[in-house]
Amino acid sequence: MTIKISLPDGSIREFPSGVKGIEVAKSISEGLARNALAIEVNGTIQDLSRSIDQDASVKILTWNDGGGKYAFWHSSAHLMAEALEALHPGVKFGIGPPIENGFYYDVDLGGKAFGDDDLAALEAKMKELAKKESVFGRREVSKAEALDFFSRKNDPYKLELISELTDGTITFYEQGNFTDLCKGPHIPHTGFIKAIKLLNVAGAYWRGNEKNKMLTRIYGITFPKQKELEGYLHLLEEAKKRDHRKLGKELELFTFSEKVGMGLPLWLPKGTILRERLEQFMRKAQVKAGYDPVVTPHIGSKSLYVTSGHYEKYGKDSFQPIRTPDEGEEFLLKPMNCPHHCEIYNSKPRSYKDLPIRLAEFGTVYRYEQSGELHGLTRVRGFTQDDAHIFCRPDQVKEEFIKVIDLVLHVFKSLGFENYTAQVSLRDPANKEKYIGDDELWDRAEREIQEAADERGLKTVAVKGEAAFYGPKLDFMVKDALGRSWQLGTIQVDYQLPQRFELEYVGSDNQRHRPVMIHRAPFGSLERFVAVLIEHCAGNFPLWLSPDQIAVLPISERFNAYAEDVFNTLKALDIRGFLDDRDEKIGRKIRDAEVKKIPYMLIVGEKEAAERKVAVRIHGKGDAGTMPFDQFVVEFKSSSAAPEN
RNA sequence: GCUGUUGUAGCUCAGGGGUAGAGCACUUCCUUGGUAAGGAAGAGGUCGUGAGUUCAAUUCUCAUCAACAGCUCCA
Repeated sequence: MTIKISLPDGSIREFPSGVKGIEVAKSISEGLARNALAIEVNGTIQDLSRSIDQDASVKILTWNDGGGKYAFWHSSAHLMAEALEALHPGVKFGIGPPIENGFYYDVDLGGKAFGDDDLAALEAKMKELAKKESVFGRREVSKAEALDFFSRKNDPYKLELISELTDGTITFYEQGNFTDLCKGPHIPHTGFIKAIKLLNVAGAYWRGNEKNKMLTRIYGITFPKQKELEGYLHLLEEAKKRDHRKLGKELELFTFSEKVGMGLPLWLPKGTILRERLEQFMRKAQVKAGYDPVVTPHIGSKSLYVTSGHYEKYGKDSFQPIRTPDEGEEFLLKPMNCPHHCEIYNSKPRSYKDLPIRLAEFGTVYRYEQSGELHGLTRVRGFTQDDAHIFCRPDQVKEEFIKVIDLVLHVFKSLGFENYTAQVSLRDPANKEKYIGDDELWDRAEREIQEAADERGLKTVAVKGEAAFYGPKLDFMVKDALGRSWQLGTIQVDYQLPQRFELEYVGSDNQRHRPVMIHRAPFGSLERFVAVLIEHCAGNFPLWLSPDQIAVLPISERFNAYAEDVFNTLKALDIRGFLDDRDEKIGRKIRDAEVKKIPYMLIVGEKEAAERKVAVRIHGKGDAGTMPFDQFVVEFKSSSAAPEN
């Protein structure tokens, strides 16, 4: 009996039924078979050693396919486990999956610490075992057999996993002396793994639950060639150079002080310029979009948050209330601006004709983030949201939501953010007690968000369990230099707070109605946005944002007077920069300005002073020639304007 | 918050039971130089903080604080 196998190029080949993946690969080419790691059969990735007994469309997976990499790293995790068991007999295994860059394995070392020396020894053992070219063998086992195997091995984690599996679907994989519960797929043998680097050790809760025991997680990455590993490590080094914490220090944008407190950023003068430019850009965009700026205090009565529900939800693990000395009244540092804005809405009766009302505020909020979560400017305890709350009629929700999407996209586009993910953050249906409000309104809000996103042709990813406790969100996620994902912009539909704050408007029917709230922050927080912006442009800010736009560099002290004249003219035109009149050679001044990533350098000497010219040098590009100073000013002014709103 | 690692000059880092070192930055002097580091001299640290062991601690031990990596969390 023969079966028809169709290949990615559209061709169809016939094979005897039961043909193995590797044989299909060989029939295409020897080279492909040599590099083949796994095979995709009708969309399912499986081992090359498995037989195919029906017509199928297949794709041979190599290192160049995501699926091939995953099988490779998955097998690498098994190799690491084998090495670990050889070095540390009795170790218990949790899970060991492939991840975006490499793999990890969670293990229980019985309380033994695992340090750098252990890591190096493990890596060496892996290299040794890889050379044995141990074949990854797949075996179907009964549940009883699986339970028996791991109870004899005394591995409670595997037993827990097996107990949740259905009999008849359980498989073991074996290579060398190591056997693991695993559904595969795996690469043919360990010999493919030529380059190995174990990266770090960290704690990780069993099954991601902080009530469970913490296991030791060992991260590693492997490659088929040593050169690829070197390339990857080089890439990591380069990414570290873009880290906003490093650049923030080098470019003197912000700092932290132990005395002030952890997670409380101090914005230095240059960082403040950057931040204020962004604020100004947003203010203009918002005025144009019909927002009314408001200002509210940094603290609010505890009862405000009891009403909003935030106190019940977050009160325990927040900064504790401030008490007034005489009356003993309790106030909280505001963790968000919405309750204040609700009370602004409530300050007078509203008519349906007034809606939507859009209240915007750069509101600084304080949240007691867990100490281990603090991270540069991306996760801090005091930060400023470019917050606004839109109060609208139910029939206006979608239109308003779409307008906000447009605003967010405009902001992202103006700043060159193209690699974002639009995430529809829904509630977790399995944990409804985490949320307030009834199902009907939740369903409605979730539907409205998805529809608005679809209407704007936004590609979205829906993620359950990511909603706020009062409503679903549309979040704009952006990755940092090291590949970690952060939420920037967010738009949320909320039916709950208007109820809790008893917000009302009088409709055309002369009846009282409840408005809907849309929470939104295009930047999210200025702090996090600046952090991601720094990493995005590696500190080479667009001209309109750059804290220093121009450095004026006289060739020698003899031309300081002319340089000062040039500098003062720029200053009078609101162009930011500095005059470097130090007693240094021009090469040195240029180098220092380049290191500081100053976009433009104006070099002035005898020739320039005589003709009122400037020699222009552009950061990262070099000498751009000499031109009349007045001409430079005109051209600079037009290229340094903030994006149109 | 949890697990692990780290903490030495403004920055980047070396060192090590007998009260500390480099490069850059900084100060002064010399130099007046045309597109990425001119030369010389000088100043600067109770080695994160607190306890313990020791004749002696920056070095060893413990605690604490902070940073880093990951986990958990993120209104």
